[in-house]
Amino acid sequence: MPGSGLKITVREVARRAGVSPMTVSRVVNGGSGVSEQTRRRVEVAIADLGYIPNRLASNFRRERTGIVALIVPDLSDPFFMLVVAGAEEVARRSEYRLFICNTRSDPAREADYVDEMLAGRVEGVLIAPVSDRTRPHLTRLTQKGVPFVLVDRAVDGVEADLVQGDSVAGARELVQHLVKLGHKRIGLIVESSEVSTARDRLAGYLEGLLVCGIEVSEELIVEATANIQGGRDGVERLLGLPEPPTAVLAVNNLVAVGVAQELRTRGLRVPEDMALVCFDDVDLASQLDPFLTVMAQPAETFGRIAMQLLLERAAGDAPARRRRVVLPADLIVRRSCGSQLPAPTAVK
Amino acid sequence: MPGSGLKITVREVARRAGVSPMTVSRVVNGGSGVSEQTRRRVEVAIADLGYIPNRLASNFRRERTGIVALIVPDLSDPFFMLVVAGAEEVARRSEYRLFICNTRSDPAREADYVDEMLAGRVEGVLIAPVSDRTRPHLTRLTQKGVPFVLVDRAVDGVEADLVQGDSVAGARELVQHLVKLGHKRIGLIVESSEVSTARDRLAGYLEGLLVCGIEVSEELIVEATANIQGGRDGVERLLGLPEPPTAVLAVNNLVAVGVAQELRTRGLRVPEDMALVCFDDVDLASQLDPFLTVMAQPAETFGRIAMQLLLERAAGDAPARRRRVVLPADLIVRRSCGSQLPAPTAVK
DNA sequence: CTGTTAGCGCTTTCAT
DNA sequence: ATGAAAGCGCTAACAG
Repeated sequence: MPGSGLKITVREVARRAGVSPMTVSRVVNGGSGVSEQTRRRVEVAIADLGYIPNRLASNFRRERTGIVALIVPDLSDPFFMLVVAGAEEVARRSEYRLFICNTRSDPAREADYVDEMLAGRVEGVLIAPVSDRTRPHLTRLTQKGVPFVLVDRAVDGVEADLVQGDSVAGARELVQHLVKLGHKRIGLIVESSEVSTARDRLAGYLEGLLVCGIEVSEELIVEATANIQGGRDGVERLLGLPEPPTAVLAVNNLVAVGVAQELRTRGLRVPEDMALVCFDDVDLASQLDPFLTVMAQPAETFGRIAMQLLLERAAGDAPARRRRVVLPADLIVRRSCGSQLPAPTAVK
Repeated sequence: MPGSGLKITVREVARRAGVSPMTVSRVVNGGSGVSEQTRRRVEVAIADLGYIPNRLASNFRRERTGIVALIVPDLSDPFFMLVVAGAEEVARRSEYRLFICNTRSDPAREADYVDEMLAGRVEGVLIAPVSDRTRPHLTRLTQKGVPFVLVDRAVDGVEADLVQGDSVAGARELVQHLVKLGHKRIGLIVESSEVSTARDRLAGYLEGLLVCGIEVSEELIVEATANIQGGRDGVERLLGLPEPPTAVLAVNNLVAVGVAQELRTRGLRVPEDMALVCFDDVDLASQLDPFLTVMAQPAETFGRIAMQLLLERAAGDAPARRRRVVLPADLIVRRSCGSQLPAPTAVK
């Protein structure tokens, strides 16, 4: 019976197999450079003793953990969930383990996680940063020589590999789509301009209006947190306007959910009373009922590509200069934009 | 400027501060037993050098990682996502890091993860097992003396702390609710009876029918995988019956989404043509549009309590005998069950 | 193909 | 309150 909780080390195994600890180590790590016969003996000893190599010792000795960190602002957001899935798949294929860190959009928590990963000697960090305030944390990574790749969001003043969506084009297209449906007053709910996607989507929104020859109304652009509550707050402010918009572009899926919720609470219908579109799909919801018109980003691909770039860097075979991958987003037209409705009227 | 990538160890810091490595170690680990003055000197040295303690070495030496694993079958399932959130919160408060493992309901992957965690010397494992086939993996944990707690699902023949929902009562109530709405032919889509929740929900379903004086029709009970595809397959089989059900009870949220999808594809309406209820909410979807009638389980609480039990075990101050926590589920009536509709008619 | 030697960075233990 | 010595389990580096 295997050693129930007892500490079996290479030495025990070596003694039992009648070889040196080094040979045991070799067998454990692939077994190359060991004769078929010896290897078998060692393997038997390992099985007999129920030996499990102490990865703590191994990691320590080799200064290699085989762990990469994935830091995201919100794990409960289906978008980031997909990023995780993609990244995990690639990491796994390369025999890396993924340490997932959920910052909940809290810069302090993010800082903690970065420090923990630094202390834990992870071999690389894939990060969807909270905002530009993430910069100092990234600087620490650079100082310690830990490679990192940004995903979804850029950070002002940080030169690093980056995988992101084309937010400018995406927002522009959403606006154009709404205008085509007859909307002239289009509200935008964005998060803080400290977040690159918010900046880009605002830029795309403005571009879209410009292209369509519609004048910008400052009051239609409201800033809120990028979550459900933010959506509720944002649309509340828009509805409080003397002349509310007839359509809302939400900076992301969670905000859109909040908007829908608040409108429902007030007895307003989407899209009849207010059209609604956003970035990023809410996959389960959309599969249950294809309702939200969205600019869908290939989140899983974000994760896959970003992890690939990261592992290349970790392996040391990546070009010195930063790489930037911009993936196009796809407009998925469903009901919330009111595509099959007649021209909109103002919210009464 | 901090040592850019260079290796700073306790020794360097000690030299710079004019103390012994031991003192540095003491300062790093809470600083008790060190005079205020020396501590300050050491802290300055640490800051000057940009010293980051090598947790690899520390872990190795103390034989303590401060890491617990959380193994779940499906991270993209909102239910498990909430379990993760709850567990993470508690782990964090106790200064433990959480290593999240997504098995994707693949027993092989689950086995891999268990082995990895064993090798990585995690201090405990919180696991929502794939099925009864998980038993050998759990046995390995026991052999190595690694404490674990089961969450959401029991494993046949495994005695361990367990936090789960009251699936029997939940399913019974769902059936009773449907019967009250006039349904007599109620389909059940469950997963393999190797999963404890599936067994329990089937039992509850049968109990519900019994209580309501409705005879069981074997053909209304179909087995499918517990995901979206399973829902589609399951309802397809139910619709192929000579006399299809008028309502479906899905074993979980993902299955319900699949059912809804398949029905839509076929031009059937929920709840008019087919009522639909399930276990576990799909929070974002429900927030976007409160449609699905569900038996909601307090998933986050599952995670919190389970992690508490686990940390107690890891700390060694838990009773020898196993603890079993059963949390009640809540019926949330929304539209998919057809509560506000007249009595149902068979799907034509 | 196999073994020997040495030491990773930290902390436990025992002095002082 | 501080330090000296020793060693955790493993694996580079080098012999043989």
